[in-house]
Amino acid sequence: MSKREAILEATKALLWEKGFEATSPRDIQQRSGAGQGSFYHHFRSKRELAAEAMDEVVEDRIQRFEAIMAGDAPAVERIGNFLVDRSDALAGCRVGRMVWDAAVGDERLRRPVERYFRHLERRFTEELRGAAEAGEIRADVDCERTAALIVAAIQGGYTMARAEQSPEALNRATEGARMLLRALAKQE
Amino acid sequence: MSKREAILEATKALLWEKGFEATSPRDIQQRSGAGQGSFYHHFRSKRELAAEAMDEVVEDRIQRFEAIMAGDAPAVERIGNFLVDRSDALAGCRVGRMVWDAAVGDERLRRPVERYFRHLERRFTEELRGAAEAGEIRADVDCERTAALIVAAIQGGYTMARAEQSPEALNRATEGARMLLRALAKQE
DNA sequence: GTCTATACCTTGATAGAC
DNA sequence: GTCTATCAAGGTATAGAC
Repeated sequence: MSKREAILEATKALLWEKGFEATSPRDIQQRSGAGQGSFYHHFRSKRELAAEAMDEVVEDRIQRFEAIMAGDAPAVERIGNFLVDRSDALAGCRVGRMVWDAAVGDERLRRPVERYFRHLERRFTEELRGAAEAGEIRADVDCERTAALIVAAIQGGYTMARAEQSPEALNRATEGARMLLRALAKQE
Repeated sequence: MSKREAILEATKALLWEKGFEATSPRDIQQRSGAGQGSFYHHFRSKRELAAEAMDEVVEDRIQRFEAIMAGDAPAVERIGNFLVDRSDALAGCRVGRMVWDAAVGDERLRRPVERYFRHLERRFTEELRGAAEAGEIRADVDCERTAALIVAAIQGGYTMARAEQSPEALNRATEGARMLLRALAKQE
């Protein structure tokens, strides 16, 4: 692994653990084993480095999302699989964590974060519409709002789990969202 | 207003606007019009000041919550009123905002934050159980998980709104939660 | 109680040798 | 490309006058 890669990997880890503000160039240098020279040779500033790191994190998370959402199972089941794919409840979402950091004040840093959330909302909306047309869920479901509620269940669940220092809070929220999905599928 | 109160008010405002890490003692001194002397005369450190400020913020938010939840209207309606009581979508929740700050690493600072979320979860659970017993909602509703989903809808909605720089994301999430409440009330 | 002056550390970035 | 040395600015806290 080149120094450049080592710096990027260390940054991704530290942004997840501590956020942007609380991570210093020194932290990154120590974790990556690179010196000042390598750091500022490869990246113009801490912000530019963080932006590149977040691009990679979001690309990676979107690919993981799509891997989970792939397949022929009913949409409700595949969405449910994404809801339960939550480890590290107390560490939080690698992307959502950045939102309340100074990161969001910087357009370049906010861009990948926005991309992630818009992707999830759009894809859930599409999946729910497809399920409604296929008769898997009730036809009168508001797919956009339901999609937003599912994304919020995950993000809000992470916030609650961190506040309460208990992974169970996240589980309650995501299980609540799975109950909702089952209710939508219910024949009446 | 005494200098002590002015310092506390300025701190509450800045914690909401910028968070704990990004707020410096100087910021607080400038906003409150107090000097170094007053600051460290009344408060031992920035952390102690922030903890006291968060105690007040949480007490205030819980009282507002209880004011909205009071009355004889059906629980579903009162919960719905709390869901739509969201101004300042882009500023975020005064309490939830702190969760991803260094604040949560400090037990004293996390305590009021935890209190707030546990209060909301517990009260929604109670209200939903009451509604189930009164026959206002279906008897088979999992009240704990539904309560958690409602809290998460708000917190997650704020995160999405901030990420997308659009208050509409929060509205979609909270409206999704209101749809869920209506569905629970539906007679089958 | 409140002020100004100051101390000390960390941060983010640059300089220049190798 | 990588290192060490260094810098200016700002962060948090203390000292001491009034």
